[in-house]
Amino acid sequence: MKFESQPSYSLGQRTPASREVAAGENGGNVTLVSQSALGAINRGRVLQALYDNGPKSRADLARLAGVNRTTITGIVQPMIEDQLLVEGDASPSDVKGGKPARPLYFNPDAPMLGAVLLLPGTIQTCLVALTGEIKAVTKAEFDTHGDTEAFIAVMTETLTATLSQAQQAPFGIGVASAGMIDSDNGTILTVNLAPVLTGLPLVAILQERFSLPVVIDHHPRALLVGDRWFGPGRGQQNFAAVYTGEVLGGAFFIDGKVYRGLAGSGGELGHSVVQIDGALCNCGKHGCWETVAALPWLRKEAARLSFPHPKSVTCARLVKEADEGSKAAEELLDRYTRNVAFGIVNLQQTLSLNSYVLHGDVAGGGMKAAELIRQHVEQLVVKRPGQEISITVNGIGEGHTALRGAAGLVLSSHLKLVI
Amino acid sequence: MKFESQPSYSLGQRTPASREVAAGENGGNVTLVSQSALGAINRGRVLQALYDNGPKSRADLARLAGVNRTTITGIVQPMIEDQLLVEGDASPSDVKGGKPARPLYFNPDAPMLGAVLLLPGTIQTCLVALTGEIKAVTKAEFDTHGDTEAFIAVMTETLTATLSQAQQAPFGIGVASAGMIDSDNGTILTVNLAPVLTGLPLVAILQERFSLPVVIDHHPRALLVGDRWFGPGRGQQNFAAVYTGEVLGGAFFIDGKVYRGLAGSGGELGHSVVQIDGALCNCGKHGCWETVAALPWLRKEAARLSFPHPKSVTCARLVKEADEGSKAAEELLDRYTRNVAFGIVNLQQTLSLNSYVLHGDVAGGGMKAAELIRQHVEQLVVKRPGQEISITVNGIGEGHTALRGAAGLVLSSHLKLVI
DNA sequence: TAAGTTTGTGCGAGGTACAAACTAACTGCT
DNA sequence: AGCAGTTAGTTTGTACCTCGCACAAACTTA
Repeated sequence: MKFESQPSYSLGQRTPASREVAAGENGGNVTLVSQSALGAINRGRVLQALYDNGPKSRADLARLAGVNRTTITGIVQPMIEDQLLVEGDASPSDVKGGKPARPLYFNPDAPMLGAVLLLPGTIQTCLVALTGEIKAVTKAEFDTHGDTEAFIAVMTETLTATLSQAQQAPFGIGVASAGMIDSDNGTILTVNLAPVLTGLPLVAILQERFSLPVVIDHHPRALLVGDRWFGPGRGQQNFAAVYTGEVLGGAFFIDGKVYRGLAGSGGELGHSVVQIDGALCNCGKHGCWETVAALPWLRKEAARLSFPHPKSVTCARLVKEADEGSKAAEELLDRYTRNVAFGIVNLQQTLSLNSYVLHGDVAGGGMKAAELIRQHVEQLVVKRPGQEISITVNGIGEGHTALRGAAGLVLSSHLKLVI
Repeated sequence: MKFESQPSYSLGQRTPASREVAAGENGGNVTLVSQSALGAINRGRVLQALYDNGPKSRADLARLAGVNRTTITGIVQPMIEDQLLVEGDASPSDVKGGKPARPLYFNPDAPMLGAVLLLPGTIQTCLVALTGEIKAVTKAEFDTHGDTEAFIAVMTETLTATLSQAQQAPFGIGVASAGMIDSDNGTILTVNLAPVLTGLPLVAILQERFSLPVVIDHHPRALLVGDRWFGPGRGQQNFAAVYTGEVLGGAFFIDGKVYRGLAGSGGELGHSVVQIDGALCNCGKHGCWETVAALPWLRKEAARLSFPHPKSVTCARLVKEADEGSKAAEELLDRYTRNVAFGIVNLQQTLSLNSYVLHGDVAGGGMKAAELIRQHVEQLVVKRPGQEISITVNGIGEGHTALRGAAGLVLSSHLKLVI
């Protein structure tokens, strides 16, 4: 038998540009699941189930995962011997009769996670326990326009100061960085305000110096991962993290994994259009979400409405002033949260994730801001029956969420839940 | 050792509504991969690689998938014995020397796929070969407000007429339906213009009558799947299908699988907002994408601009008139395609899928409309270096794309690429 | 004290992928 | 013509994983 050289491909017509792209990415990414990978995957899933659900007995885990009890024993036993997990006291089972279950959980003395937050001009490093507890914070500054060697020296020194306080070698080091990051290759592409970082292969550098697994991702995605492991996104399979401040950004957790997009470029929500031919944006286009829901808009409106000190207006301040009875603050807060809501509405109409965690300025507005946004979203979205939309804030300050997120990056890559 | 009863959960604050949701979906969806599942998964992936890349030898497949040649032999040999695959003539290898490779591909006489397109008042059924070829089309009409039994009778009769023309039992039956579909449970939730279908457990019914695997999904998602298996999305891992017409909708293929969202509710793009406080939409909100990029807008504008027969204006007609030299048609076409582009821009900013397949009215405009939309998108999107955006049309008429999509649903579920 | 229930652990069975070694088939050089 | 070199596909044995069964341990209830 003889086949035609090509299968009957294009039933549709293509524009010339599309053909090149399609030819480029054709095929290559077919991967089979190897036997050994399977074990690693299942081990990771058991650990995640344990992490998400708290201490659980082997039998509970087996029921949760729908597998045989013996399988769970086979998976956890080596981990207990490795002192990653510990067996708790036999707690009287809640059902009547039977041998009491021995809950398993992470050893409090298990290795910690190294975390780095890299912002223009400043480095923060710390250790994060599996409970989310932050220890050994070290801060340093660097010359944003200086010498690469100098930056690496500062980075190494800072990280060494933190890591030396660990009782035992951490699982790995996670880096959350501002700017454009190529997380696949572990390099920093560009950071607007810190040219010294441009093109830096940070993962390779740190891996060599510290002989530990190193992962890097950009700031919004770290926030998402922080939420997933240590924050309101814990145990959830679908949610989005939304960052508002000087700019807007987002990241998604879809079907149990972080969405990274092609070349790690998903989530640039700030420049989605909510007002065709609207106000001019920094990016050169018109009507971007960022033009109506970020801090510059808020300051401009505050100035227009003759607020005192309009340059220092924030969501937190508006909430406070509204609580103190200011009608003007309440109205502006309402408009601000409504504008923020539009971006979330578009996200909801597109992906239906149903759950959103807010960071940055609006998170400073606490539950009141979240509730206002939720109400606006409910009004503006086409609801399906039984659908409930959740808006949560994660307002832990001082970049702690981002540091936890950096640590979470290590967990995510360590447990490799993706096949 | 004693654990606290709960892990240290909420580091963030929650609005009351969110807590309920989180409690509801907590944990349950942890699943391990069983050994036997692994085999099925890998078999599916080999088949898909073969399908996407055309005839390939065992050795090629092994290289493509990064596995041992013996593994491929183990997988394909039973399929050859089952006559699903056939071995082609030994083609002289392109490299010098060595035993020539024997390409494998699907047996032209392999079973076909049953496909059903269900629209208000009409049923279309057909057989689809693995090449995408459509055979044995049967059409029927039904009373949209009639009796359920009567509908089932018509459906059974139509499908029987089609299936009886198959040489051998098809792999399964795929149903693409208008309206809201619960694809998990295989029931039709509601179809606006056909109340008789409300709540119908169609999958269960057809499964029982025909003793074949049956899958159902809604129309836009079927278009997507049709593109993936038989159209311009073939072999791609990330793309979106966008439908424009009386309404707007979309569906996404993300990281090699169909995105279904929670309760199958993703892709309701028509009601994402592109014009805050814009024109009133059918849904009761303002400024939805649908108000500026669907046919009702086009007709309204055509009437305003005194086009002849404004009620019958379509993208195809605009393209034709513009080609014939009409400035007015060219200008309206430009505005129309720009408005369509805004929705794609927002999708691109959100998910960065980079590849879009158009269906419905704009697809009627062919490559010219696609190219116009592509240009608008390029102008309106914040581009990353090296990023190329592809806009393709799939304008096969008479619902053939949807029928192929229905067939594709069977393939997708048959090959079960998801873990 | 006996019966019943639940937890956790050996052990063998079945299935899967991989590595090594082999045969088959073709090219190129002498 | 003959031999070395190369590639394709197969056979055989090994390692790994999950499952089902049987069983001991530990607790409750009557």
